[in-house]
Amino acid sequence: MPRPAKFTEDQILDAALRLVAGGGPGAATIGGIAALMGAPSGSIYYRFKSRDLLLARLWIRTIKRFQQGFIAALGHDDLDAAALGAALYNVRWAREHLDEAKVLLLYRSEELAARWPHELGAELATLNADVFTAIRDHALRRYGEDSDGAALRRVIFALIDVSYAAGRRHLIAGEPPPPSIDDLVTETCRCVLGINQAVT
Amino acid sequence: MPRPAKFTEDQILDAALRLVAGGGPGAATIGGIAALMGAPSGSIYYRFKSRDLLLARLWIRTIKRFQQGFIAALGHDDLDAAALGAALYNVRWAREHLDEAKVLLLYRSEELAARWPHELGAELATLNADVFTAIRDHALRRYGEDSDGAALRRVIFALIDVSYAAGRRHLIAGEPPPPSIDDLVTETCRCVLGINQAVT
DNA sequence: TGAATTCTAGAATGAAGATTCTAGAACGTG
DNA sequence: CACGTTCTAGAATCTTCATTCTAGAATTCA
Repeated sequence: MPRPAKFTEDQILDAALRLVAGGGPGAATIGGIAALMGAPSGSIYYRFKSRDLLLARLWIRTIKRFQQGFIAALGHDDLDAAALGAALYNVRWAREHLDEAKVLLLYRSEELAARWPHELGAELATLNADVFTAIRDHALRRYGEDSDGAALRRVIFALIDVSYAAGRRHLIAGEPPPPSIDDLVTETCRCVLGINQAVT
Repeated sequence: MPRPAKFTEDQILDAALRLVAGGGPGAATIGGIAALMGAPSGSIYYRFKSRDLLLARLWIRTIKRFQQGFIAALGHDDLDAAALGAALYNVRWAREHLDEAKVLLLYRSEELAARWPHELGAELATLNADVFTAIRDHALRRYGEDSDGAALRRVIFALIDVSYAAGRRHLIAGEPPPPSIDDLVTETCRCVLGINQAVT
């Protein structure tokens, strides 16, 4: 019944993604997005109420795409394999999704959308809930009750921060993280989580 | 002979620092800086030719303040003490200079100044030269000739990226990095660089 | 084919900020 | 105290974008 869309929501987000990855959030102007697609600016507004909303949706889409694999990796039965798998998943994902990784690693939600749209507040709040739960469960299984939070901090550091740190400078340089950082991440995780060499 | 300045360069940079630390580069508008100091915007332009130049100078001032101690720490005679000292210096510096650490860790030079002023190009290029040299020397002393660069990457990871990763999420939260991350950083450095427990 | 609905086109409008410009004030010196 | 210099004051100007608005085109269905 409806006339088919010439510029879909995902196409617009893809264009915004390229601009953000290339020149930061500031580069993703409505005019810039439209120009990249060969569309008039009005068409962008037909899909997105505002620029903030558009960028917020880009953020959400990107995070969700990333999270799926991470949670899956962390769900491995073997505790150590789960940890190492999750940490390495981060590295591989960044390598295979350069632009999206740039958005996620080089900026933060507040930088993308100046004022996070009210209507997405709830979504933002729960965005990391599943990942957080998965990590907390992992910490619990690994260290038991964690009175002061140090154990949780340690797991977050090993599973997220370390791979983040290892990849960042390469993403800034615009190149995929080199293979050598897989070793660094693996070694670091083993060390921080006390995993011995026997584990795959 | 000259009339004494009411608004000095450093005072202006301090105001800009607070704004950037509080709300990102975008918050440091000329008007905002002026308002924070109770100065008219024209006075800002008397000191700085443009906003980009102002923010670029803030970046340079911040980096230089940070680098001094880092290079000093890395200069320790004992190789292992130098490495651990440098890594921990990062953490301590961030803890004691929250606002400046936010600027350095949460943003990048390109984000601060949209177009890095031409006149500062050379300065930007050599800004990290000393630190880079110090790190490369350290890598050389520790691992000898490094044909494929993996050794250098390893040292950069241990001395910079790891402490960066450990502190970042706390700076985002606006709180000083907790004491527990000193342990994480130390452990990680020891592991990545193959330093055994005997070292202080 | 005609009506209803969904989209695309772009020009017009507005707001936020950077930058410029002209006066005039404040200081140390001779 | 008068002068030359260095600064401060802010109003006025210019740009860059986001956002709005009005027409008009494209499709599907009856």
